[in-house]
Amino acid sequence: MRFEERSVRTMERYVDSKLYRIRHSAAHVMAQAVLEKFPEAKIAIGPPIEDGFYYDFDLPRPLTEEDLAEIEARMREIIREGYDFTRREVSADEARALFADQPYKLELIEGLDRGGQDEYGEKTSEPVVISTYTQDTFEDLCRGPHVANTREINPDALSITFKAPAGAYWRGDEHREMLTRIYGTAWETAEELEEYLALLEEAKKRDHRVLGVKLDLFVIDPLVGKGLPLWKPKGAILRETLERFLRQAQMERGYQPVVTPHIGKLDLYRTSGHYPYYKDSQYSPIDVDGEEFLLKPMNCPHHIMIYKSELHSYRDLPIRYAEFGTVYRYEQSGELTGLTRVRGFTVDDSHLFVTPEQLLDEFIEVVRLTQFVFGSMGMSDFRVRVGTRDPESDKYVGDDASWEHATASIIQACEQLDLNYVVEVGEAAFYGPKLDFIFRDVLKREWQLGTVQVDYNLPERFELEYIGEDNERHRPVMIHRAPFGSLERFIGILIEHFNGAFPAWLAPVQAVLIPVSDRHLDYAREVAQQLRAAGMRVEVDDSSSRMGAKIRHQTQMRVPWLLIVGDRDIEKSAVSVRLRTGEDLGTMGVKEFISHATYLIDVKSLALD
RNA sequence: GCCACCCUAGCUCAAUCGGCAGAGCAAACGCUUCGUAAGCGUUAGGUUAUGAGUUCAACUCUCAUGGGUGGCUCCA
Repeated sequence: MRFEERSVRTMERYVDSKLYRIRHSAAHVMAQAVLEKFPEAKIAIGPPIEDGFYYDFDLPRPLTEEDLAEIEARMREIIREGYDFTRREVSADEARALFADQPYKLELIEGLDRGGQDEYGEKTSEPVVISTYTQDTFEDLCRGPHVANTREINPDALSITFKAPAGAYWRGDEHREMLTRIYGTAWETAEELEEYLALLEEAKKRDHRVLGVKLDLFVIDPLVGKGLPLWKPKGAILRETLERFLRQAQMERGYQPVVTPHIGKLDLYRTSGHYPYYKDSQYSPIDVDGEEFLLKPMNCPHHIMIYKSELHSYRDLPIRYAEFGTVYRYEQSGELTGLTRVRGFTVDDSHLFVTPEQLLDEFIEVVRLTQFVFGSMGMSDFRVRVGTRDPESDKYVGDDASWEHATASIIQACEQLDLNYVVEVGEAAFYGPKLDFIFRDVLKREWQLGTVQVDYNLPERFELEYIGEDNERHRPVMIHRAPFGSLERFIGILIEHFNGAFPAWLAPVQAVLIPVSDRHLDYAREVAQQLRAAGMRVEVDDSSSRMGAKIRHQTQMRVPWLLIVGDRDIEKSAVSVRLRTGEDLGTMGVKEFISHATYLIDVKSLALD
């Protein structure tokens, strides 16, 4: 079952669940405690969320840890005192009077009263009843639902100190006030809370930024620049292995490699529309002999110029140009994170030029390739999103008809592929709608990896053509696609997905030879040479530590196969095989091990035995 | 970019109230030569992120800059 299906189902149950009411009620109790401590505070909204709840406040000063502890203690008191939650419906005017000194609530009331907006500022078609919930001295504008009494919240299964207070814009708008968001988590039992906190701790250890350093995969050095990762040898091998894998898959599917430079004239991007539509995410132009150049933010214009360099017949199509193209985008400093959000990254890019008749089939093939890529890694925890244009925004190029066409094709393909997709307005690329594969990292943040986009607009802007069967000129349609999305982000997610324990075909070091004592080193080196000759990535641990320490170290480095060699093994031209899981496969002849290991590598097995 | 917090040896972290900067791991060297998750010893390693300021005295207090973390906004 896909992540998507699971989450939709659990979300449906969630709003009706007791846990949801507990968390919603805990948010109200928190607001009461905060208002008691800061009577001048302004309150915004406080909904339940996955794993907890939050409430946004406009506070007179920043919060300290002591403040949070105090608020949390007061919450427990309120809970134990046992107040009923009582609901009442009020008219808009009554509500305005009740919340006269709460500007954010007044704004919400306006939305409710005017209609078309619910409590959270979301659009709604339902007529809205204004209601409030009261516990003890605190009355909040709220549609509920809540528990009947504060005693239903377990004071020992509650925490608001587990996460630092955070900034959040009022109504998610960066031009509005910056509020202070306090996150809380609440469960039915203390055990569940403990389990949850333990899980968070575990997740931190899986963080690709932590593992990336530990496993020597990459570094990010401020002197080079933030958001500009440097790949160390082991990370580079992982990267190259992934590239080789996809190149092979693409070759089998009729893709052709192309190679293009990292900069291009500003006029190229004026033609494509990247400039000005994509201007905010680009670096300033570079002056070269009086002409302006841009670091490329996308590969499409370069690939388009290759298409345009000759006249194409319908017989040539589909044309599929592929390149691991490195692009540079300006990202605001606060949103850079490890490998998942960087300023220079490599897209496993391809642009397909197809006839309108070929579009659907090609699109489906591309989605299948993407599914194949994820399947090869055992990655199934993703959701599929159709990103469409926001008709009210002006950051898109092209006319309505081509957008409708493109969107319809994507939906049709999804239906035909029986994909469990969700349509999200405003998530399109500036030149066309897209189908995205979205994963979550260990901290549950969502990241778009694979993407497939349909584009009628760039062919128009560049006046692309092919000669049809009728000997007339026709306009091709473009598909932009990247199964990985970007190597950087993909590897970041991959590290967390495998907790650093990559399947053998991806592991930077596939086997390490561990001599029982130094006098077995020569044999170890000899065996290592044989494994290398068979195409394996092998190291010999000739450090000065003892065997036990080497086993421990190499296990922590997640090397798939530890090959221990001593007198007994030399005698039989063998190795003693131990897996990084701790499992002992016993003694195997060197040749036997090679055929065993290379087989598992060849078939890209996820298992080691 | 915005709000908050953080920055001490390569890594993880100590250092009472403002009073001589310390440990483990890693590294180098030496001893040990060992059969499935840490053998022993020695040495080296620091302008406490950077720059100003307050003070008799700053890792500690203030300000600025850089970098990081958690959110928000924005995105592959």
